[in-house]
Amino acid sequence: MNLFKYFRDVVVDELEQMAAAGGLPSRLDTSRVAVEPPRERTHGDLSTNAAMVLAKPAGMKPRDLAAALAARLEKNAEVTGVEVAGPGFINLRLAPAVWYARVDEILRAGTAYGDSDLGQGLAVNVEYVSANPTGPLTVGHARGAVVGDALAALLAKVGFKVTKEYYINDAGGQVDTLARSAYLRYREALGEEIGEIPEGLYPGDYLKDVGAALAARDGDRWVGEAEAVWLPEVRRFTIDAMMDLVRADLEFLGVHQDVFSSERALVEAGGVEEVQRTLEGRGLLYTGVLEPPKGKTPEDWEPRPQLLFKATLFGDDIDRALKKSDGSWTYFAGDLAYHLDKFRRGFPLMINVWGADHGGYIKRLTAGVKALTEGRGELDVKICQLVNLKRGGELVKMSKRSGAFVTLREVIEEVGKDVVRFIMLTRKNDAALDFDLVEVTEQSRDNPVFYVQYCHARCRSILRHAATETPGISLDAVALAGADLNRLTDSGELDLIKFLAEWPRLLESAAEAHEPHRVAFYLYDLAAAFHGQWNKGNDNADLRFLLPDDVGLTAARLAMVQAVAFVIASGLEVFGVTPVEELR
RNA sequence: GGCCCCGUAGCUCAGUCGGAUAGAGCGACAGAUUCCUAAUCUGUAGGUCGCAGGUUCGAAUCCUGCCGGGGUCACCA
Repeated sequence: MNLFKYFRDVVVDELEQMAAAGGLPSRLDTSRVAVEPPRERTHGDLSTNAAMVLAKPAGMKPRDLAAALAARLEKNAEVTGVEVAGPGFINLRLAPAVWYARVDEILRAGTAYGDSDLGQGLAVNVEYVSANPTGPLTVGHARGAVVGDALAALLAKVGFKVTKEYYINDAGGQVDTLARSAYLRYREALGEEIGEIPEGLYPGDYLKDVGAALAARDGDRWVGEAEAVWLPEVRRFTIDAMMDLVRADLEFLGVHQDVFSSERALVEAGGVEEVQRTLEGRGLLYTGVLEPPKGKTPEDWEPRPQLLFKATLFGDDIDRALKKSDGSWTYFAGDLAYHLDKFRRGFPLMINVWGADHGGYIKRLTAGVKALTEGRGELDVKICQLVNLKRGGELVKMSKRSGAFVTLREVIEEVGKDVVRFIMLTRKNDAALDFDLVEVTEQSRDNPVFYVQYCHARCRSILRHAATETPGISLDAVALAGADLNRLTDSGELDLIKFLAEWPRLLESAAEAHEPHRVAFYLYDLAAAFHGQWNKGNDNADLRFLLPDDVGLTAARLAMVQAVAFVIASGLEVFGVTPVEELR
């Protein structure tokens, strides 16, 4: 359970009783009352701002209100110390039994510790990757893939009903270009000399396989035909092949999405016309001419009338085009159809994970979602900044179009999927990330993957050793919960347990903020606390985990060790990273 | 030029819907150290949180304006 929420309820309860007793005005708004771990550990276990938040509405001085509330909290059996500090904080110290109960709870729950019903089963759609199906995935895509995947797992863990989705951009000009590129490779596969790949087409070698496969299936039936004849089928064939490639890459990364939505299918089903009708019905469309961008007019800019959506009414800077000047739909129009479709499929909350280069697109889509759902649908777009792939400090170039790029597959082959996944989550999504192929495999404290995995491996190692060192102790987690945890009296042990107790709260706050990277930092800090306790055993043999002469204390410590292992594993589970049993 | 993101210790970065004396790792400096369960450990120094205003009992956090870095910028996807 979330201990902090639990004690928040306790505090609010007391406030209500004070109100009932006439000590406070009734119906005070307690929504801003918070119970948190104090920043300064020495201040106690829990801290509440209740008195400061309520002083004004209650017409009291913060310290007076704090004193009155403190007097009530002091009577709580789970509270061993209460003090009013600073401008009116109330600091609480909790009975050791409260902490030991957390160990018991963890051992019984296993990696399910921290699961909650915060989300109340609300349906959330997390859309991520959605790379254009024009080639293999790069390391840049991987960041979005991992962030989206971890965010989805995080939300599921705290009780949301999550659907993971990929939007296939299989309509529009880029896939036509792709098809033309594949067509060249097809002719090449049939023995034709094609020379250099012309500028503007996709040069990558991966299209050779596609061309060969098409030649093997269809022979020369497309040769010499007009583009209009072969394009639809070549395009379809190539997109399928590219999506197979993308799915294989995602599989290699351990990403499994539930739904793959096709832009083309949506458009062909008339989704865009429906958007047009809907917006038209609300008077949100008009044909007009946009102003040139302020301060920087493109050289080929010319005024042209287009079908426009009144995005400015919903927070965007300018109105946005639904149709190109040739009358065909814009990408935006299709995307609106897609999001209306998602909303209608039952997702009031939609989260999109995008690359940094799409940042300028957020406002118009959020505006569009507001307009189409009449404010009932919420869209949150997470932007992933660039990944700088490095090797020993040197930047490794990657470019999807140059042909000479580093693919995600190559990186995974070199360092492993777990390393890629973890590292991608060690920075908040809107900050750039350095990914150094050398550093991420180093076995040192400044490599968070190693440090966290080492913590888990060390826990498991201790438990393996226990089997021979203290054979009388059952290592089953629930059996360990039966140990006399009162024996855990060292300050480092209690601090460790207190840190474990923050896990449910950390999960909830990370989920609410849509920030999975917080889990990485928590795991690193937990690992540091655990390694620190292990190290104390170096100086003081009494603090070692395995004490063959004291089976009772050993059992209690093993319970704690297993609890640490569970929480680490629980966090790695959210990340889709396999906790290791040992390091080599 | 408009919009978005970033700016915190020498370096790389955390910092909880505004909370108390702003943290960690690396590096630097000073010590300890073959003890064991598994790849050292402990301590110290280091900051006008880019700048200037504002809101608040209280601001690294919210608002406004600047400065610096990155991204993006009518029909691409």
